[in-house]
Amino acid sequence: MNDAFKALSDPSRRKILNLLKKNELSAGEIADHFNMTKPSISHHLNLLKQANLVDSEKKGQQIIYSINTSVFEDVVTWFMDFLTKEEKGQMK
Amino acid sequence: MNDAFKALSDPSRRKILNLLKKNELSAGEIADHFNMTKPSISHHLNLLKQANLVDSEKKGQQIIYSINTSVFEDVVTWFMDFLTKEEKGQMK
DNA sequence: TATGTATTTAGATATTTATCTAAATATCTA
DNA sequence: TAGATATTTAGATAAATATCTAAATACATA
Repeated sequence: MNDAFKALSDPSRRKILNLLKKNELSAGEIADHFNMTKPSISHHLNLLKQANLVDSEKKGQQIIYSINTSVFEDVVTWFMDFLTKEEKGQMK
Repeated sequence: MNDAFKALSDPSRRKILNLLKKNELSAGEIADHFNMTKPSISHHLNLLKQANLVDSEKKGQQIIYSINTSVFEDVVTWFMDFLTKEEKGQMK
């Protein structure tokens, strides 16, 4: 999950995830939303993939990226723990 | 919320949050759980505070740190959006 | 097969970040 | 008030990261 937290720390990568929330997109379509070279976007996509936050599938000469929810579930669980257990801890 | 995501990207800082989940602790007590100098811990605590992930209160010569849940709620909301809206997006 | 399009890989560079040591500040207490 | 304890601030350094340009790879099609 460390890779996921690291991947999530960059605003551009969170923007990519937000784009993919609506539709799956090719690498090029994603790049069109940024003021950044394609190699830079490719690098970000790679980190998101390493972190299992996105999946990719080759389709002809394009690579289609989509959200992978599995790690999101883990991360939400990690956070929920803070919202539910805090009170409990205080009554030691 | 960007500061929060950045703060959460470091394993030591996440460990600090986990420690505070159980009890509030002084800076020194937190440092005792790490193989790291106190100034380094102080730096991490500062980033957590900037991100509103922890609160601090001076108590004599100690500074007591505790979880601040407000931003956690925002972050969980951000994540939940991925888990609930993904299907919807596909039926464009 | 030659050319164009989509994407990634490689290598360089500038910025950010984590960490350290030394010094400063604040508070307590003898 | 002098000394001890808790914590932070300042400044330095090494490692990590984001970004770029140039080149490589993969696929489609004329």
